[in-house]
Amino acid sequence: MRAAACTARAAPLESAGLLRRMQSPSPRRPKARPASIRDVAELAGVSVGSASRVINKVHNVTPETRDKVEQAITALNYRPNHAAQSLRLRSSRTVGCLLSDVTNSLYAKLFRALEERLRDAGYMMLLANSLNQVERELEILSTFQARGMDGVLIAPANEGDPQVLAAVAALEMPTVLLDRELDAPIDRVLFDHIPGMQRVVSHLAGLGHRRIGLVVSDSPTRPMRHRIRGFRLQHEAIGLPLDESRIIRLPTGTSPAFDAVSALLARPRRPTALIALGTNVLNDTLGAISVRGLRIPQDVSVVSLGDPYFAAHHMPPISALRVALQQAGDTGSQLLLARMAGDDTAPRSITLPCEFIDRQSCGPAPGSSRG
Amino acid sequence: MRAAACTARAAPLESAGLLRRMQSPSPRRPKARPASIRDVAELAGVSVGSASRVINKVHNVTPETRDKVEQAITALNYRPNHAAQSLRLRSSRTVGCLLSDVTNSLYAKLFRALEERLRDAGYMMLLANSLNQVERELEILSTFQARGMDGVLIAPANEGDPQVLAAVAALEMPTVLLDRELDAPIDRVLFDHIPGMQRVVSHLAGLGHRRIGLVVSDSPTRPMRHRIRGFRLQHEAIGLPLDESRIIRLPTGTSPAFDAVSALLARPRRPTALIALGTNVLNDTLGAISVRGLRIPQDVSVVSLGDPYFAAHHMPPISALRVALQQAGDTGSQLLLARMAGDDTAPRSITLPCEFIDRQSCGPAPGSSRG
DNA sequence: GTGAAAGCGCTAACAG
DNA sequence: CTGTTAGCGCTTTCAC
Repeated sequence: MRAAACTARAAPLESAGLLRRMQSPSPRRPKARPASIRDVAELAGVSVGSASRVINKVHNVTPETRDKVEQAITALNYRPNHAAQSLRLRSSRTVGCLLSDVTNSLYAKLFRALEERLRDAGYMMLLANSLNQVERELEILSTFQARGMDGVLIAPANEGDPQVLAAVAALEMPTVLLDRELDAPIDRVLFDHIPGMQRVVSHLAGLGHRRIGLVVSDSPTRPMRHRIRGFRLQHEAIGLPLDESRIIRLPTGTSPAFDAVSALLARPRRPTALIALGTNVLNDTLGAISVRGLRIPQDVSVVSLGDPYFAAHHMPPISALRVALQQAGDTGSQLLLARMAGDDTAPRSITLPCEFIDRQSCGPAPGSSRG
Repeated sequence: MRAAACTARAAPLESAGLLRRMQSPSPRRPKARPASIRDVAELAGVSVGSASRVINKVHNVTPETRDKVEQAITALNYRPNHAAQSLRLRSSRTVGCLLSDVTNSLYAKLFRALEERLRDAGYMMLLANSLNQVERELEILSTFQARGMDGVLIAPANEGDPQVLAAVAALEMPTVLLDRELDAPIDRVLFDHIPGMQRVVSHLAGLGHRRIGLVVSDSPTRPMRHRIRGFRLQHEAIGLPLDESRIIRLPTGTSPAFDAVSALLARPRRPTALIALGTNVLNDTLGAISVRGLRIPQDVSVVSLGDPYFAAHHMPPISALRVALQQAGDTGSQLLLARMAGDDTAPRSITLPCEFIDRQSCGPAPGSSRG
C-alpha cells in the first residue's frame, strides 16, 4: 500500500468529477438503499405505525409485536433515516458552534467541554471557524439558521459589527453567547475578566511593582476590552500612575510579540512586571526576556492570561490568571439544553470567575523594599 | 446585565424542562413556522415547480418568473429547509470528522485545514472527539452512518481494535483515513514518519551523537509505531547500538514526561540527544533539561516531533520534524470531495513527507570530535 | 393495541 | 417554459 509522496495539487483527482454525471451512481456502494421503516414493518408483518412505535419505545405495544419488529430491525440492519426524522420532528438534534479558531487552545478546550456534554444529551456538533472574518461569521450564522440547528453556541469575534449583531438577533433558535457581548436578548456565559485583571495588578503592586506592562491582542472582543479596562481600573484604584504606552495591543493573526516586548524591555525605565496573553504571546514574551538576559522573577515578574500547559511547566513556573473553560462548557451546554427543552424564561447571563494561580514567576520589584 | 458568579451545577435550570410540555411552544420564537417553498410559490403566483427551479438556478425559467419568485423569497425571508432537501436529495452536504482530541494542536490544525476546503465546497463539518476510547469511536462512527454523512474523515486511535475495524469497514459513505492504518479498502493520507525519523537520527549521528533518547507516547497509532520503527531502522542502518531503554513510551493522557526525562538524564551515561514529541512532552523535556542545569545544544541536543509554535520561538530555537498539516488537509479534502463527486476508482493512499527544520538545538555531541 | 393515512418541505419526472 | 404530482422516510393523529 506504499504510495509515492505526492505533494501536487489535486489536479488529477479533480477530473474525476466530470465523469460522475455520465455514469450510474458509484459502484463503490452498491448497497441498495438502506432499509426503511416500511421494509421493517413489512418483514415483521405489522404496520409502519407499529414499527415506529417500537422504534420510539412508545408504550402501546404487545411484547409480541415488539419482538417481531426488533428482529426485523436487526435482520435488516435498520437505522432510522435522520433527515426524515428531522423533517418530521422539526429537530435536527444538532448544535452549531461558531468560534474564531479551534487552533487556539482556549477554544479547543471550550469546544471539547461543550461537545462532551451535548453528546451525552444526544446532540452532535457542527463546528465552524470564523477566523475573525465578518463575512464568514455572517455566512456561518446564516448556514446554522438554514440548516435548522436546534441551538447554537457562538463567540463571534466581530461583536461590534452591526451586520453580525443583526444576524445574531435574527437567529430563530436557542442561542448562547460565549464570552461576548452583543445587544441581543440571549443567554451568555462570561468570564470575569475585569476583577481578574484587577487581582493580578494588585498582586503585582503589592510586590512593589509600579511599572507593569500588558501585552494583549488588538482583537476587539470582550475579553480584551475587559482586561484592559480592569488593568486601568486597578491602577486608578490604588493610585498607580499608568503609562498607556505600556499597554501593547498586538495585531491579530501574526504574532510579533517578541519585538514589541523586546522594545518595551529596552526602555530606560522598563516595566518590572509583564502581564501577557497566554500561549503564543506569552511564549514570545518569555523569549524576549530571556534574550535580554533578564531573570524571572528577579528582574521581571510575569503573569500569563490564561493557563496553557507550558505555563505550569516552565522554569520557573509562570503565575497565571486561569479561566474555567471546563466550567464554561458545562454552563454553556446547560443553558442551551434548557432552552432547547423549552425553557422560555428571561435570558440568563452567567459570569464565571477567573482564578489567579500564583506560581514562581512573580517576585518583589527590583529595588523595592517590599516582598 | 451583571450576574453573580454562578458555579453551581445547573439544578435550577433543569426544572424548566418539566414545564415545557405543559405550555405552548416557547414564546421566545413566536415566528410562525418559517416560509416554505409553497408560500413562496403562492406569493409569487407560480407553481412550486417553478419556484424550485429558480431556487435551484435551473435554466428553464422566464426572467419574469424568476423575478417574481426572487421577490417573494426576499419578502418572505425564505430559506430552503435543509432536512427536506437532505431527505429528497439523499445528501446532507455534511461531512463527519472523527479525531482523538481537538485540544491537541495537531488535530486542531488539521481540522481547520479540512474545514477551510470543505466549506468552500459547500459542506459543513461535524466534529467529534473520541478521546481515544474504543466505545466512543464506535458510537461516533455509528452516528455518522445513521445521520447520513456525505463523507467522513477519520483518525481512530484504536486502529487495531477489531470492532473499530469492522465499524469502519461497514461505513457506507466515502471515507478517508487520516494518518492511520486499517485493513479496509479506503482512501488514506499518511505521513512519512519512518524516513522522517531516520533523517533525524542520521542528522544527530552525523553530529557525533551515539546515545539518542526518544520520548513518545504509548498510543498504539501508526505515527508512534512508525516513529519507533524509523528510530530502530536508522540505528541499524548506520550501525549504532540501540539501548531499548532509551525509548520512552509515555502513558497517554497524563504527561509525566518530566520525571521520565529527568530519570533518563540522570543515568551515568545519559543520552546526548533527545527526540521528543511536540508540545507538552517537548515542554516537559525542555524543563527537565533546564532543571538539571544542562544546556542546549552544548550538553544535550533536542529535536521536536511536530513543530509547535513555541519550538521556533524557544531559546534556543528547537529543531523540528514538521508534518505538513495544511497539505494533509488539502489532500484529505481533495480525496473526499472526489469520492463524493462519484469517483469510484481504486482507493488511493497518499503519503506526505516530513520536513526536518534544523534550528539551533542540535550541536555536536559533547566530547565528540565532529561538528 | 394496531392499521391507515396525512403530511413535514422539497425535487424531479411528466404532461401540457 | 410551467404546473401537477409522486414520493423521499418518518411520526402521529384518528378510527377501529
